Amino acid sequence: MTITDQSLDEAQAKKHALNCHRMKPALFSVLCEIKEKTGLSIRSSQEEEPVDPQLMRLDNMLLAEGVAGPEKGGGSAAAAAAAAASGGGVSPDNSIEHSDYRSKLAQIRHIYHSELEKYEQACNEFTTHVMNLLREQSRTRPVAPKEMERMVSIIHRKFSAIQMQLKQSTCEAVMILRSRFLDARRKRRNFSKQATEVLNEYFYSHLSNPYPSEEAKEELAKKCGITVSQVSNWFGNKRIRYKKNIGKFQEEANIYAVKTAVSVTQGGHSRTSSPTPPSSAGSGGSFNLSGSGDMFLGMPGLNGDSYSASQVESLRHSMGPGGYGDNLGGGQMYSPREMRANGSWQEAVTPSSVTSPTEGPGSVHSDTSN
DNA sequence: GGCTATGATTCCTG
DNA sequence: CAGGAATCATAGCC
Repeated sequence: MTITDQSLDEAQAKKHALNCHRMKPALFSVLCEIKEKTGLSIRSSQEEEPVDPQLMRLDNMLLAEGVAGPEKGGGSAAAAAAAAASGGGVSPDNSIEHSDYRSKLAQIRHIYHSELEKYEQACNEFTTHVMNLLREQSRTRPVAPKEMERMVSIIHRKFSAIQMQLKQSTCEAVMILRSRFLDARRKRRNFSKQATEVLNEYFYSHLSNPYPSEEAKEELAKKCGITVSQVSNWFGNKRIRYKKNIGKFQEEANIYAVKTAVSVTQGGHSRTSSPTPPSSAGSGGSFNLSGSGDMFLGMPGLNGDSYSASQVESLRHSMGPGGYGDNLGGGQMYSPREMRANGSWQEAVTPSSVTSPTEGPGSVHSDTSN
């Protein structure tokens, strides 16, 4: 079994002789033909295009997420659409979070594309390498063009399997990203200053009955760039916390009372155009941000023109316990809707509990110290 | 790091 | 199912 120099030389010589033989080309072509025929039978059995459903799913998802597909434009739109779809309804762009999400998505996208490119390059290199090899070999053994093709397709299949893994892990990354960002609780963001201002304005100008109607909630949501359920949450929290510790909110109440008062007096009768008629007590839905109109109808003699209801409201709270309970008509002067809520809210907020906030036994009088 | 503020969730009630 | 109450979990401040 030893290969000596001599034997090698002999082999080379034989090979050379064969290559130079005048019958060689003919023989070669015959051999190729035979191979091709046998090869075809093999091929047909194993090369039906694999339209892998999973790959299609992955591709679709990546496309939908804006990871695959064209650059920025389509990507962000698709991402937004996806977010809206999964958000289950109203999801206005929470600009901060949204941009954060997008930047992370862009990172994934970048990685994905660079990897993909790498694979493609590697695939091409490998293919040409193999082709060269085959070409080289074709000088010494019969290699049919079809065979080369087959080789190429095998290589491509292998590489596309790798690509599929890449796509899969990219999809996973996107999923994780999505779940993290969609879990609002984990990434709580405070509302913007402007949003809380709007909400507070509404709250304190409807202090007698801080239960915005559906329409009002929608309007507020739109104004604040948050969802309706966020508005509901906010009012729920606010009511509870206000009631729990009115003293603490006294200052805030005053601020907003002044604010709305100013806006009202400045706006004059800018109580234009509320979409719903300024109807009245009845079934509600009269929501008017700038005007706080519905407040007036409850106060027969008191209102005057320079005092907005909100001012009165907060004044009620800033003054002592005895001051208001009776003189403001006691009971439901703010008739609007829902006696249920109204009653409980009034009951809890209005009477004796107001004076001594839970702060401490009497000691804290924020208004005097300030 | 502790503390408070705050948005969200959960559980319960009517 | 809306709202109250308790609770959770994070943000933001010191």
